[in-house]
Amino acid sequence: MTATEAKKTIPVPSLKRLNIYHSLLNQLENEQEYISATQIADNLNLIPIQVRKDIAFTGIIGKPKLGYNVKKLIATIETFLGWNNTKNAFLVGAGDLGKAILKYPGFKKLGLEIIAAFDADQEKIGTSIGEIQVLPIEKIKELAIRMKVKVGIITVPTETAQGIADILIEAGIIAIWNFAPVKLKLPSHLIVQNENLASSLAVLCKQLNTRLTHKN
Amino acid sequence: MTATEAKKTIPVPSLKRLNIYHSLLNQLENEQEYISATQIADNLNLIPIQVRKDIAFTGIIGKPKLGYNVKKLIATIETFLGWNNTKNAFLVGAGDLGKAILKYPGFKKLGLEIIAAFDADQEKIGTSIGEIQVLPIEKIKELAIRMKVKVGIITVPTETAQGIADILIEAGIIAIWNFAPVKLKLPSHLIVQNENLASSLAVLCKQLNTRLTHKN
DNA sequence: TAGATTGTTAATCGATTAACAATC
DNA sequence: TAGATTGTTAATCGATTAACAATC
Repeated sequence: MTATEAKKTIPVPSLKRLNIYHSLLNQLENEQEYISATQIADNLNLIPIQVRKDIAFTGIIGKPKLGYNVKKLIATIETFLGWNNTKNAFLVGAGDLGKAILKYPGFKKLGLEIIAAFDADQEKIGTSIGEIQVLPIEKIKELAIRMKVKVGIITVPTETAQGIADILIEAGIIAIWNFAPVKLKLPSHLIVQNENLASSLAVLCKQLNTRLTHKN
Repeated sequence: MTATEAKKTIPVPSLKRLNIYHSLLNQLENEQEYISATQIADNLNLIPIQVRKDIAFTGIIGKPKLGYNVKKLIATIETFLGWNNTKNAFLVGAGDLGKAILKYPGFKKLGLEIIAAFDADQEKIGTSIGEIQVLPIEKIKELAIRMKVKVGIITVPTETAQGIADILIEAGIIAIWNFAPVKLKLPSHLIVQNENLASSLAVLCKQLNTRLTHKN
């Protein structure tokens, strides 16, 4: 790569794999000092070359014959993915899915700290989930601006998702993690990650159906 | 495509989009008789040609100038994705995430009927979530075989996921929808769909970080 | 040193996008 | 008919995989 050439942006699949390598490395951290791309690949049913390519994006330099220093690789991935730089998030929709996300301990390590939850249901408002309070929707804007929150997680029913997205945008949020199975209409500068479980299930069902119907 | 040429299998992204088209069509079903690829694309921020290509995989024949008959397209997608052919499923892990999935009303329409839930926690065993009973893990094998269950949903903590997968395989399950952030070791004939929320979050965080750090 | 492993450039593969004839 | 839209073949783009020199 020359100085004039723009650094190629990492493909999304590579980002996802880097996260997977990270969890594997955490398990192995105390067992070995170095790890090779081949070892990582064997563990995850991937091919070494793909692992090497992915890791190359982080900029770490490996040692021929040895591989990568495990602790250093962990730290490099964390920096590369931006996990040091904690970002505050609001979660909207304190139903079962919202609760599951709030209680999941792993996200804090990934640089995301959910600092408040919101719901429209009067019965839920005022309760706590773990250490997080459930507040009324009306407070989103004021609090998001005051606390400089940049990430919103949408776990409300499909019908209300767009309305909530609009509120979050007004409140200055720039990234949305959306669990409602709708394509949100958002200004182009917004960052969105859609989690459409129905779509994933569709893939599973189709594959299963193909298996059951056709030869095999 | 000639008779000797194998029918190309549909790409996974196309499958996911077909599911998205399906939800859009459901909303429009009573408003219009025909819909064009252009209209679908406009609604979903896609391009018409991609919509046409995806729809072509289902085998439906559209009418030039008019587009596709909405009701017929809905039915065609459902048949193509195998939603008519209901498959029984077991869910293992009745925590918040498991509950969220059990209560989600949409999956039945997608050809998946969760008929029982299992958990290791004595306190949960015997309770009901919606209309579904929570049973002890030990019953999985016997019941799966008796009820010819083919799909297993794993919503247990990461550490126990592989063990549960092993039990499900022994019980004759052939498709696993896995929400634990681990790569399960499975025989090659198993169909798996991994739902790794941490990986998705990693993508979101990286994009946000890039936005915040660099120009823009 | 010999050999394993990295890093990088090139080839392949598959999905997306473009082009255009066929059709109502 | 004229024009919009489908269906299909070709071109492009980007991710994956292969090849191989550089390195410890």
